Amino acid sequence: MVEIKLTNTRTRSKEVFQPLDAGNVRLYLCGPTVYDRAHLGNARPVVVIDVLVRLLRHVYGADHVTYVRNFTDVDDKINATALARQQAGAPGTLEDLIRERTEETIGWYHADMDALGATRPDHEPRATDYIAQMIAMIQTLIEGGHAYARDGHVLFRVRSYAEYGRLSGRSVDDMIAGARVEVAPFKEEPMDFVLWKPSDADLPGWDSPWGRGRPGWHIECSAMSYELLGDSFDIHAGGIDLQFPHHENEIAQSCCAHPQGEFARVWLHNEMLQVEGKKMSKSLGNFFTVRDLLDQGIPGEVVRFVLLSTHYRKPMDWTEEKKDQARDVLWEWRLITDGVEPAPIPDQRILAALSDDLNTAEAISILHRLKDDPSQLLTSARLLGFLEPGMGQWMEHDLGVAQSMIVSVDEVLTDLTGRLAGLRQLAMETKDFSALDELKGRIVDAGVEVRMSKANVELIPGPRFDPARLPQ
RNA sequence: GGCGGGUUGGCGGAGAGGUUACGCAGCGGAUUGCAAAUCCGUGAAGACCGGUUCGAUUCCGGUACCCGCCUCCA
Repeated sequence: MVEIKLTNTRTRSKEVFQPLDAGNVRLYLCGPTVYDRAHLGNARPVVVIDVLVRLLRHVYGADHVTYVRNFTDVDDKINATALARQQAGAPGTLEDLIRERTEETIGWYHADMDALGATRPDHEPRATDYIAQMIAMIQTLIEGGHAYARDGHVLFRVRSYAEYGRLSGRSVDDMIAGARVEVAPFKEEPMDFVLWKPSDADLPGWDSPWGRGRPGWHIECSAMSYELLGDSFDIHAGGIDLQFPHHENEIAQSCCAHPQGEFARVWLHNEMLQVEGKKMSKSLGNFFTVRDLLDQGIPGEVVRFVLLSTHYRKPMDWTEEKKDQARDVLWEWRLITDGVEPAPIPDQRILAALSDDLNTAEAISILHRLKDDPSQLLTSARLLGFLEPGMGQWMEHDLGVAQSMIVSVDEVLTDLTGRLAGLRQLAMETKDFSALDELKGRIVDAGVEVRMSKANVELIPGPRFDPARLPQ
């Protein structure tokens, strides 16, 4: 069996991965809060973990991996949107409007992640379907002395969990010392965090022992991972920015509520995506969604390639140049492998690279070296989610456009071919090639490859063919 | 202030204590009227300062700069 190594943030070291149950490898990825389109940064963990899931399925068997990714569909940003719609006269209860908004966003999310070739998880639990389980978990925490109710709020008592801060390497005392946040009156300690908070009539709420309210952030992941994966599971993943407080709080909640379990054994955190060296954020104005890129005509497969061309634990810069290079590479690979029968098993070096802490950049470099063996290239590339049959529409589309244009402008192309041949004949005699070069240059500028062999002249539209730019 | 990550050739980006990363671009050659495409070949690196070592870009310590988290955020 292939030995997989992963960098475990919890231990800060690269470890050999040993599943609790090789018959059912279980992993959980923190999914989106569904209030808006996913931005490119949201896509990075999804694509990285997709590769991990493909690897695990390859190694342990397709049916021996359980992949869970949640939808957090209770959140104040969602509430704000719904409330605004209601005030604008939208019919239905606030709950209806929230459901509408989250349904819509989940649909977008699916479409966008599908476009990146990310396999859907086995389970996509929604927080609002697990309110009862969250309430039960909170009650357990109160009974165990790990949480307390005050003024309709329930708070986690950070001092009750000695390990608090271990994942992120912080101490409660240091954090309190460095904190300048105002302390809510209902908190025993500044670092205590909300498990449950009250909802007034303008906010969605559920009945609970502490009155009508809604869950705080963090508890949904603890409740849903417990329900679907048990009190101990293999891998928990997400962006490094979730390490604190989200994952720290998850650990505290889960380990205190289910002390018999160890919660997640391996923690994987991907580094941030940057744009022009800065974190992508709305305030910096360098924010864009996956859909923005797709709408610009950038194929999802190309976005995927760029995301995987940098190791997941390093910051990654999104640039136009990388995007163009990725497109060219994928175009070439698709041409090479067109109609080729895939090899039975992927190249072992690809497997080795991915098994070494998901070194997708190394794996891509090995793919380059497989160009002489298209069959092997195809199978190996598919382990990373490239060259999948369903992901090639962009190229078929581009080729199709080119083809149809060729048909529609067939006369023009034929004419151009003839003119080129004639001009060349003339040029060969007069030794004046300027007219020929000028015409050829304009055809090349339109994205057409000009092949002038001794025997004939061929015009072959390439990936950037633009018939509108053809000379008349 | 606390915690964490980064700094590799023109650009992107990996591994490995000593041997070619790889891709793009460049350069030389074959081919071509010239190109394109293809093929062959090739130069170029590891922020800075120390330490360990026979030998470090690779390990250790420090410095500088960049980025992130500590507040909603992948």
